[in-house]
Amino acid sequence: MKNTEVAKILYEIADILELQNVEFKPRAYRKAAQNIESLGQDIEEIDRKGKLLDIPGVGKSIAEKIHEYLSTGKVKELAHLRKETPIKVEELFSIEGLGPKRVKQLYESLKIKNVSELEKAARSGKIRKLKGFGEREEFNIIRAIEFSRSHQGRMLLGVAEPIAQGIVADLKKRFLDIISIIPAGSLRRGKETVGDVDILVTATKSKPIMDYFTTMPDVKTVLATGPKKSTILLTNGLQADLRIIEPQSWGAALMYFTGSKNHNIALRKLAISKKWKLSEYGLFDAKGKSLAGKTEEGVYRKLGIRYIEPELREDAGEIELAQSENLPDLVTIKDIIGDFHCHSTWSDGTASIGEMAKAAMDAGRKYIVMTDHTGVLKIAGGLEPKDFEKQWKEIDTLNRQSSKKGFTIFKGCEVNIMEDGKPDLPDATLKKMDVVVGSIHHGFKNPSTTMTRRIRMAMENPHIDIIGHLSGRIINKREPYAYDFDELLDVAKSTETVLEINSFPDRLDLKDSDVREAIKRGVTLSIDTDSHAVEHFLNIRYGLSTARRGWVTRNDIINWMSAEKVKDYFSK
DNA sequence: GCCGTTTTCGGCCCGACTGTTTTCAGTCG
Repeated sequence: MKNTEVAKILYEIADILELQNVEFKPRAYRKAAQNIESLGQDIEEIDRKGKLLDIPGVGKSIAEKIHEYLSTGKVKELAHLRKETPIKVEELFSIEGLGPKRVKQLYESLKIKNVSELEKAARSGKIRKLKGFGEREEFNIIRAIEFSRSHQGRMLLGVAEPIAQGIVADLKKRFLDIISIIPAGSLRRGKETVGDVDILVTATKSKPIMDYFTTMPDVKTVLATGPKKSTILLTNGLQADLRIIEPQSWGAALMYFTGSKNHNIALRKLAISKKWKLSEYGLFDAKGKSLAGKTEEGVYRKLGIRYIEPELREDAGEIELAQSENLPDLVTIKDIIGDFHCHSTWSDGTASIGEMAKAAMDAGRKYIVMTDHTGVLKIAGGLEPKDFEKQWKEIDTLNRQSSKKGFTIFKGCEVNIMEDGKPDLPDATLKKMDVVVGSIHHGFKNPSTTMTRRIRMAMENPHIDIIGHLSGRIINKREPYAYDFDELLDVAKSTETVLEINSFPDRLDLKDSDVREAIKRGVTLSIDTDSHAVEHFLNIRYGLSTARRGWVTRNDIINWMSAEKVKDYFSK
């Protein structure tokens, strides 16, 4: 699927146009790009059928460019734009605090075209002298560069996982003799970002698979190739390894390549204590006789411990608990029957309430809470009390229709927590809602004491039930706000405020380690998608893996509750 | 450049914050 690639082209056009001070067009290109990105169907397929114009936001001009790209691999207009504005726009825009105006100014006054030139200028004190910049701004730029650099090279789980699964599906389809195939590594452990993808495969004939792998259409560079292992770099930036595994070593290899490294070391030590040896080829006794290796379960069992789920394999106490049979029973997708956070076209979503409900139902949910943005968040279509009154009528109508199908839409909102800690909707409105999510969307550079007080007040507000994306981090882009997490966990516990695990791939907020801390302290959690489009409900799997990495069991969350129980739970 | 049961041409949601200024531009969501 080339949807991501096409979207990337359109985003780049939008970025350059924005830099050139062109009005409105950037928004049009971005809208089209977004829609293509979150499209369920293959853009090439749509193009073949001549249905590009059916995609929302795609008109004659953009459709032509998409077709041109898909048939020639190039877009003339973009080449022209790049010539006019030879700036690595995406790269510079990814530095927090830099937008079109500043990037343009930096280019015009200092000829800065990319991040490395930006850093050089900042470090030599040239930026502080520019009009509108100062010492503080220069310092912020350096810090933002350092942050983005220290997080480079790792791709979001939500980006890498579909690519890896796409390769797996393709190989399976082409090579019918494949016995087992799976992406291992940090991807299998559900880590929020992955460095590269290790795909393990067992087949009767492996050479044709390897040959195909290194010559697939999306391969940019072949970094290494041999009979057992090849490494490629894909055009989308992902590095992938294919490893051929013998069936008798499948389990041991899967463990070895799933990691984590520290988990493997601890297991090997355990084997050594029994005078055995554990490697990617299997578990062997002192004489070299194979004891286990075909399956992961077999290897763990032989080592005298229970099977450990991939998400737990961080050598963070899981091996000890597996020995004493005290591993947590991790939450599974079956436990997620409701979603407490999603948006519709009433605010900044791309689908109607009815469409979102249908998508949630298709994804296996039995209810959603409709949580559109409120008041001050105008760009996101923030609703006022009178708007909600109208929205509720629509929800009531939809509920009458969908109750037969056993689906419920709850009334809610994602209310802004203002700087004084108050919500930006009156209590009278909030009171009429079933579930209220409170989130911070601005003013996140305040010191810890201020932020802690602000969130504390929100938690103490009897109308706010759930705190959305508490830390505010955007993975690889923005650090969490400063706040006293320890204190806030106490407040959440005493006020019975639920903390969200936001499943959006670049948020995953709370993050895994915070999740573990929260449940240790007895705080209740919800795993939500924050869906803005029908496809986003599928992101639940990333929130789920984050929860599982945080050792979450069914009892720690509210998503297993029936609709009736939810009503009870939040009315008290 | 896209969109349209208020428009096929004229709109295209804006308020808060930061860091710069000395009344505001740029960024964020």
